[in-house]
Amino acid sequence: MDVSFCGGFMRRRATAKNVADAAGVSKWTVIRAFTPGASITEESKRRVLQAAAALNYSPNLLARSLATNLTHQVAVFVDDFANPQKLPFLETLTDRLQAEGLVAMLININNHFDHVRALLNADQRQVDAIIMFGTAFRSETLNDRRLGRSMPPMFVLARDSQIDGVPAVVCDAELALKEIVDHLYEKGYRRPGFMAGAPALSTALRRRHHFIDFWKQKGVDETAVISAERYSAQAGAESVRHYLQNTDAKDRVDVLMCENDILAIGALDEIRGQFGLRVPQDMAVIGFDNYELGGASVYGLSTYEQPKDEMVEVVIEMITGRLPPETVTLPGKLIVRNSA
Amino acid sequence: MDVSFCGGFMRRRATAKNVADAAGVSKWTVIRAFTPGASITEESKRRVLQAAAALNYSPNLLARSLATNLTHQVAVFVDDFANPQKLPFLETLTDRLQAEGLVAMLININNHFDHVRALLNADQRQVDAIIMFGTAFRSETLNDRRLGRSMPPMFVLARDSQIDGVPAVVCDAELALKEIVDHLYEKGYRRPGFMAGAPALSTALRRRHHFIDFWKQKGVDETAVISAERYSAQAGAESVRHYLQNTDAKDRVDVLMCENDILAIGALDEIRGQFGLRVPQDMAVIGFDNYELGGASVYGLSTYEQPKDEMVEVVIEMITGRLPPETVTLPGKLIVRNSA
DNA sequence: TTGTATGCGTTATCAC
DNA sequence: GTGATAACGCATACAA
Repeated sequence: MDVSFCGGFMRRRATAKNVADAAGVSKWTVIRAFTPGASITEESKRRVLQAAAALNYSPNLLARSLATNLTHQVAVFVDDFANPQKLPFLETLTDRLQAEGLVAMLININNHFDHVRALLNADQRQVDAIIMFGTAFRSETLNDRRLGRSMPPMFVLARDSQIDGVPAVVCDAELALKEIVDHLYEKGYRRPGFMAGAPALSTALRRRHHFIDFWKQKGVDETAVISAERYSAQAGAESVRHYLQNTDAKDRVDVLMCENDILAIGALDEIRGQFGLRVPQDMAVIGFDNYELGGASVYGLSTYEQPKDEMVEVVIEMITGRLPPETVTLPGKLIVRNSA
Repeated sequence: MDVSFCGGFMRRRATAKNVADAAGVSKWTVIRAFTPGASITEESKRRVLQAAAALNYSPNLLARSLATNLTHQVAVFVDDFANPQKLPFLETLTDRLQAEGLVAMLININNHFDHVRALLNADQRQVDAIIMFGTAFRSETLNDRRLGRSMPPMFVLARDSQIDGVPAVVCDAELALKEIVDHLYEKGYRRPGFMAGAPALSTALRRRHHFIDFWKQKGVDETAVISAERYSAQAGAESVRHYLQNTDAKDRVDVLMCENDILAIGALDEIRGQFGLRVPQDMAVIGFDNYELGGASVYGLSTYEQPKDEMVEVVIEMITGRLPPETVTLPGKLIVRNSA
């Protein structure tokens, strides 16, 4: 046996061959002892397991992957770490993946590591699937000549997919915005505003579109659109500050819908703290995501909650093949507090 | 060549053998074309690369790992997804890992998947290293009989390591608490309180210990300790509510140090919003972590910033072997705003 | 510089 | 039920 010592401990892991020698059987019998449902006598299995325990043997998953063409690894692409809402999603996602014997390779999509490089890398590492978690990517990306024709199955989570054959699992934006606008209308607001983050994102555009559209259906034709630089509290604050400084009080919106809670919290903070306005009396605010802090009493932020657990569940079911890979839209829940 | 069709596209990836056949060389020449610094003629390399591009060939990293005993995968253990501070750390960590050609396997440590299972799994997957990111684990864990004697190198990030041979990279707690106490003393506070989260964690204990200790050095012998159930704004709020309800105004602390910003934000919210007290006049508050929202104007939370980038850098250097695997303690930075 | 043989630790398939 | 042979795709060592 090839043994090198390092710090007094064996460095190499024991292999099936080692266990076989120790148990006095062939290595295939060892494999069988570790294969559920394989045909092997109780006696053999017992001896193998005992020898395995003594040698601290466990199958090398790398070698197994090479032989089976299955790595049980799923790449998870993330490109926006500013939104704290990513964290509970990641928690649920990793937990559910692990329950299925899968593991998440967390891949940071940024300027140094774009979608094409990430796809190439994930493909080279033979992942079983790729989850684009909240990251938008364009169809051109898939047509990049560096990419092979046989990418692993891809899924978009918490964002729309414009790509044919790449299913998405999303919160129903139309239903969400309908519920939000219905609620705001009922509360008596008539001069709506919308704070948008990244303008290029389909999900963002969709929310904005539905927001404006449902107000039109109520006979309110004009919706102010305010844009923020990024998805952060700072950006939300700056954005609303600019708006308030440049808009006469009589012309201002009476309710501001922010694309997510982080923007909303920044905006709320600025509206009350810096401009001394009352929320919701002078200007109401509503967000999206139900980020924990929004529920804190200083904020009391009204918002809309995405069905996180169900969304993750559906992606898992698709990855494991228990559900067909088709776009699924799930209903969320309006959370009414006192900001709107 | 073994080709199966699926949706009109080839399903199997091209192998070195395929490229070799196409280029009219042996597969070892193909390998050489993809091995930096290998001895190969320009002409051969050109032909191989051309054939490889035509076939969309790229080396199978799985097979490479099996042969080299290096997966370029690093397991990252996380057990607390409630602290949003994890996100910027994960962002930096994944970015730096990727820059080194490594990738992070994000592993969720929870009731269903404890440290032993996670270690076993990471080992079976042949990861090159394991980073315990903010997760405490006891030395008994390493002695679990299910674990082999040849675990991958382990590192603890952003938390103390009590384990011999497992280096930690941490923010200098002693220096941090000294700076904090010095600042608070200078501001005139004399009745300190400390809000603690999980009581079992060494990092937590250390912060508390130093806080109490430095006050003693200033001649302030009594530090009230308030404990929160979890690390969340809710828990921080509940904890301080309980304290305020059960403590006469004259007996209350004049400054409350919270173990992290999330607790501090919850506490701040409760102190001002529900009890109508002024911060910092009636009660000052200081946190730890410099979470973005703490800097928002409603909070103006004074806090202490961990040297995130440097900490991650040091872990990376240790993993890549450029730095010896020894515990490193780095200085952070006091951020003074107006809450204390 | 290039080709050959062998090994990495499994799994799949076939004889016994 | 068990052992043997081939294969997974690449890397290393050696020979030509």
